[in-house]
Amino acid sequence: MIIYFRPMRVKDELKQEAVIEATVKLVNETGFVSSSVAKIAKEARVSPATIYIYYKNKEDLLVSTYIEIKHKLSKALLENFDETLPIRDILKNFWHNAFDFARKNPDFIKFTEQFSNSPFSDLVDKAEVEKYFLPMLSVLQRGIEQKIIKDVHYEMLGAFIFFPVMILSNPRLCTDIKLNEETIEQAFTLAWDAIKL
Amino acid sequence: MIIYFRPMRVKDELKQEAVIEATVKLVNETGFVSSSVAKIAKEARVSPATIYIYYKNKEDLLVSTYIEIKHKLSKALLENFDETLPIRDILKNFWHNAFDFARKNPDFIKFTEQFSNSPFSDLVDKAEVEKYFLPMLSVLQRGIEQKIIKDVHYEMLGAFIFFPVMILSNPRLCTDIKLNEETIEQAFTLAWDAIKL
Amino acid sequence: MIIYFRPMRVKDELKQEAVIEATVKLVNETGFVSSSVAKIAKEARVSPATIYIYYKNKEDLLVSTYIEIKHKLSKALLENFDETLPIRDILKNFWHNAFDFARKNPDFIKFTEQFSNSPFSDLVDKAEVEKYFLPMLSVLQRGIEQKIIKDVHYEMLGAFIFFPVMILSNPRLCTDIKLNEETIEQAFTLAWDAIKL
Amino acid sequence: MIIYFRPMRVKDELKQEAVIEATVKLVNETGFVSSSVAKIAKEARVSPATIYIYYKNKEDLLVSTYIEIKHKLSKALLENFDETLPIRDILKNFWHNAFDFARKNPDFIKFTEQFSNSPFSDLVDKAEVEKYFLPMLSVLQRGIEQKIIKDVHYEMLGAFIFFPVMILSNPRLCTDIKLNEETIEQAFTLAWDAIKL
DNA sequence: GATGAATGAGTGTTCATTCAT
DNA sequence: CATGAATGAACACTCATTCAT
Repeated sequence: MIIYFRPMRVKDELKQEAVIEATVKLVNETGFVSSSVAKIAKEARVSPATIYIYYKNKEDLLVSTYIEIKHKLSKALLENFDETLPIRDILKNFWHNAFDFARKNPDFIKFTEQFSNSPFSDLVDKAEVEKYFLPMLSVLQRGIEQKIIKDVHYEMLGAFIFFPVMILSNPRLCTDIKLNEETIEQAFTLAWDAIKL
Repeated sequence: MIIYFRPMRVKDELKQEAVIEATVKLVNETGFVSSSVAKIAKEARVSPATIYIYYKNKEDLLVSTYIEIKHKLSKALLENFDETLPIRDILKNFWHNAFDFARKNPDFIKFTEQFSNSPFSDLVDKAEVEKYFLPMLSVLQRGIEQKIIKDVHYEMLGAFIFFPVMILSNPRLCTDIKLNEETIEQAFTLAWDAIKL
Repeated sequence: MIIYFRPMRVKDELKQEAVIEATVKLVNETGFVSSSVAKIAKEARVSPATIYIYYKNKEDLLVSTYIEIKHKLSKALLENFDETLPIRDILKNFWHNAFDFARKNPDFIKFTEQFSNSPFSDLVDKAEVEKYFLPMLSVLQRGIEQKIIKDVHYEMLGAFIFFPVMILSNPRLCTDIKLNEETIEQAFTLAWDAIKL
Repeated sequence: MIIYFRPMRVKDELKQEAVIEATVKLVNETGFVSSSVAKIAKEARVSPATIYIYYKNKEDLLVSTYIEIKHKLSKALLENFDETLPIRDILKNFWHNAFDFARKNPDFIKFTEQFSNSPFSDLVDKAEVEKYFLPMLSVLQRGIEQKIIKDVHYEMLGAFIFFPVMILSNPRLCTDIKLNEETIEQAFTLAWDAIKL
């Protein structure tokens, strides 16, 4: 009997997932500055060289991780999306989805916030990320046409209905607010009052 | 009585200022990751060793720079602060001050945003920074008591009247909105609608 | 059953040996103060980073080098060790082994002397090094019991039969004595006269 | 009344002494490697620049400190030196002086041992140091002529009557021997037995 | 005589990445 | 596919020394 110690050439998705998890964890805990490839590899129980099989370089690893998270986020946000509901209800559903995601995946939120405020974010194809949110945009557009929502630039509307979620979920920014059904509902009232006509 | 004071070669304030400027510039352009002490020193036309005369270490340099900027910001925000005016006018004045500062010092805004979303921000004495904004807080408090402003946590109010400024001024987040008198006024309407009763 | 074992690129023992040699050489020639890791690496024709694969840090490199040498020394000293011989002959054999080693490996002697007089030596597990010399100790013990050797502390005996070798072999201390069969024999006479009853 | 903050040009011997003390202390505690001029200056409560008034450079500081200590040592050793006494008594007096000095100035001993085993010692004018010990040499010479002492090289005699003092006084080498009148007397017996005819 | 600011060159160490296996 | 060894370049930081005062 002969044993060849040559593993099958099976792309190991578990490994790739472990690398992403390790990246998020390390970046959140220690920041980009001290998140070296060697440390990420160690955390993921993988050789540094292995990372270079999946990603072109460190930059690619970080950007890919970001996009991956954004993708997960967008899927979460659009859950139960129903165009036929009243606009306020659509936004409210979206709003709750966002807080749900933030509560369940605080690491992802932390990572994206750190990432999107760094020059790394310039490397991301904005269009690709934005397209996930197109359905929301068309809802806002409809709201404006129906004179339900103020007729201002969609980025301004976003500043009052998308970003507050991020801010309120960010423990670095909001240290003593407690996120529960009541406060989330409260916050939505403010957001809706801001944009509604 | 006259005292002829013959000082030793004295700490050069111009140099220290150059170091801070270089820090902000480099961090904004290339991020924390690739803003090495050597590069900052070069940008400031100073020896790396000199930086260690003014700051204990790199961390100290970054944190001090952040606090310095926050201090400047707070002074700018409270300009023309007049407690006797109607609450809406006080907030509006504050709002315009904020956009003014952001327009004149985009580098400072960029830096603080990157900084406050990084683990470095954990090293800052929050209380010290917050105290600059106490006057604003007491205005909000009064508004609540007078049933002009919604009775919710001040952090939630902040998410709708302080952070929108940051978001709208951030070219990374708002790529095509044009900041002018009109849009700023517009934005304030949204903000006020959000928090007013 | 046959196992084809295909190893990764494997730690290069030649490289490690070269690092130790370079360390000894440089420390002897220029002292600890100016024996930087970079210089040692250059001397060993190796990257500075490579040294950190084999040793945790510079301290570890120096301490390991010292222990390695002590180990070699102890093996050399105990060559032809024969408990059945008269005590004087055992000591004499030991004595000649020591001078042989010192003559053949002057660098090792120089290094250990510099090392053991520096604060680095506090980092060495003394017990581990001492155990190599236990056989000699038991010989001395026997000599005392048989009333052949003076009944004094073993460290004192050591000061007269172990250290003189070091002193006489040290060109820094003994500049004009010539070490040959005659002088070594002479020195042993003095040592033996010192400790014998 | 005018006050000129221009101190008198008085060479401050206290300062110089403080520098030497600081040097010895730091080198003993942390070794040559981490005894920087800045640290020594701080320990001596003096500016780094001040040290360069008294010494050409760091090397000069270390070497001068060594010679200074050696000078003190030699003066201590030759106390009560009386040529007319029997040779054994002269040596014994010397022996006791040496242990006295070692007991009272362990820092000096530690420093000289570290120094003389480092390449720094090559920078010392050996002749200058040796001349302090010439009286001892002539005693040994006389002993040889009178057939009281073995007719061997003076360096070999030294290895048995000078160095044992160093070894026995060195806590790094002799960890559990207790130095008291009895053991010192004991050690002298061994030393004398070694060299006497 | 005495100083603290200033510095280029150097320190120990870690980096992102490649290579042979 | 996957690895740990290997590395030159870079890292944060300290060095011995000088300079203006």
